[in-house]
Amino acid sequence: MITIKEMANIIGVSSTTVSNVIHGKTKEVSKETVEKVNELLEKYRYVPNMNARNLAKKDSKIIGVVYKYNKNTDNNFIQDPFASEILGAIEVQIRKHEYYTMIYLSEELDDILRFVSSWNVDGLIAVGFWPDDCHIMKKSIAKPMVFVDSYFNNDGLSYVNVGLKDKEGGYDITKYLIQCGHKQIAFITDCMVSVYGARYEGYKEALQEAGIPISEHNLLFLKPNHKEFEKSIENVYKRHQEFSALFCVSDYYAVKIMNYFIDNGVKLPDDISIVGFDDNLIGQTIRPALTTMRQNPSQKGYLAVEQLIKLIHQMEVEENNIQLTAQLIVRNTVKILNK
Amino acid sequence: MITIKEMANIIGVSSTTVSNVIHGKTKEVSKETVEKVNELLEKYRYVPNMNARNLAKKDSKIIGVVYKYNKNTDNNFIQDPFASEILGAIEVQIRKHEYYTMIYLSEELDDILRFVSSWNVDGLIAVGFWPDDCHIMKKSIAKPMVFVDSYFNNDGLSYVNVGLKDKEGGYDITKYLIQCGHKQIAFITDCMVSVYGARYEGYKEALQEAGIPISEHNLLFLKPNHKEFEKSIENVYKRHQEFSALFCVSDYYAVKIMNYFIDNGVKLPDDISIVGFDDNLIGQTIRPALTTMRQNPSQKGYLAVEQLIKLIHQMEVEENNIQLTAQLIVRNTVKILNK
DNA sequence: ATGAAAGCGCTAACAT
DNA sequence: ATGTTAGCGCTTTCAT
Repeated sequence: MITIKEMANIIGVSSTTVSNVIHGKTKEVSKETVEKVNELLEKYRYVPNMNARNLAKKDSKIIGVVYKYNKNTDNNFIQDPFASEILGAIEVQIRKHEYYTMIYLSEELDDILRFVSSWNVDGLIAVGFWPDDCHIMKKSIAKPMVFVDSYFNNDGLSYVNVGLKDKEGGYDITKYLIQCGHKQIAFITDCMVSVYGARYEGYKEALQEAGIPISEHNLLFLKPNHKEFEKSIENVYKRHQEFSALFCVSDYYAVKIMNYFIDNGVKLPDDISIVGFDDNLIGQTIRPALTTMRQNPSQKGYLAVEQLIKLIHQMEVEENNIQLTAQLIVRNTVKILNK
Repeated sequence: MITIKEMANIIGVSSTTVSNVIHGKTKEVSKETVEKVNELLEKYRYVPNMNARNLAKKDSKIIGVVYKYNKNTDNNFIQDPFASEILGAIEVQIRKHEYYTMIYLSEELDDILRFVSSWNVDGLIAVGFWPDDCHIMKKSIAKPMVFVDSYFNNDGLSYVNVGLKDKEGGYDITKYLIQCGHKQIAFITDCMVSVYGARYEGYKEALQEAGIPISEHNLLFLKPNHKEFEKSIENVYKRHQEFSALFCVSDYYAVKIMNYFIDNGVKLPDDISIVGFDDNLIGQTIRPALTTMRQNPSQKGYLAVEQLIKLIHQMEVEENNIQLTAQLIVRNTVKILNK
């Protein structure tokens, strides 16, 4: 790796001059010098040393993509198809803006804070953080930062977020079930925070509107950590006759349950209806094809980066909290009871 | 962000001393000083500036994960479930060794080379590179480097790779089909290079061994770029009566074809048998469940990092080319013809 | 047990 | 049009 200084010596010119032509500040440099420098640049395949550059400047060209996981409930974040679609879109877009992508996951918020200052990242995309952690992040990091799929405490801080109208989505699909004649609708989730909590709010609103009583008894929890997961699915199976429809908080869960049901002789959707949320590939692929709410994770990733770049360039962000709309996709897992 | 120098000034001690206690070189430092420094470290939540550190040292603590994609055939690399499982495992393992993960994708090999020297990464994990590019990488980058799922030219260079016994896998599943009485077996792929080429070799070997003639006519190509993809699937459908079984080079393709078939009234496996390769979630989920070769992408990622760390630490790598074994998973998409 | 000082490669303000 | 210089924060050699 050749350095600016070395090249300067070769031509017999100062490093400032070389630096200037590298950066196209070529108005005040003679044509000859420019050519000479460009030759060397080619010949020695000059590449800037980012560490040196970053030390000298106050930015870094690094965008950190961070995720705080929970050992007990999360599998590997990146391996989750939904997350990886977001991440893939984020990477593409970061690259398009000529930044570099550093991903950093940790169980500890402190690690994440340290990561950010240690590398002096230019901006941060934080995926799936819960309200309290968002608060701490915002308070302790004075950097451009956009959240994906977060909900926030009402603390007066101005968060930038890209998410989904989760409540509306939960409402829409529940209403659809109700319109199909369903009344005993279970809500199946693994937690009630953030995104999932919002979907539950929508679920409740639709029931209420239809005059259907809301009962915590219809709330079934899945245990995503490996050992108990099968058991919690089995539990849904055991209780399934109490319901005419199941609202699963994600396609992933819906499909897991469908398979368990199918393998145990339950007929879908004749014996029971089931809907998911997300519209992932598996739900499209499985038969009967899953009725669900479609969202577009790639767009989330795309928009997150676009918002972040605006923040980095100190531009106005028109909408602090972008909430994409989910779309009902009717396929074949809901039985129409009232025709 | 407080600096070493600032802390040194506060205590009235040199920055060397502060640096020493930060790095635990505390044998030659008085207890008092150690305590004072540790206090400040705590108080000001000192975090090292990685850019400065990296400039001063010759390493960087960055591991680059690179992928050279092809706009025409690849979708987003990270979004591919198979790739993202590898990537997820890589990230976990990099973190476990306290390195940082920078991902960098490009269509241009040159960009990747520049990326590597620009950031002075300590090591490289290169996923899915083709032989000629491996050669160039190896020639132009003098850094620890491990490949995932690569095959190499016989050029005398010593590559470190983590892959799969693809040929053996192709052989095993073809043999299984033959044992079930199949003779007209199509091989379905999108290209014949590297991994897929090796699987094809295994396919041919099994046919040959059984005295079944090998014909290029049984080789069907899928076009993964969006527009023509549907058409190429349709083509498989049109020709399916020529075959009693289809060997798809990936589960992804197998499932796509299954769905097309099912939606067009073809009975699986009664009308035609189909097998995949990989054993991904969709193949497990779809009904009938897909017969396939299982491989373990997480283990690939894990091993790739382990190998790389050994290289970085200049340790002996026992096995230059780790080839994991794929395992036949018999499920329900192959009809037994000879019972 | 502690410090001084040079240097990593680059940038940028200021001369000339 | 080109050069000088200080400095970014840290490491490391060599003194003391």
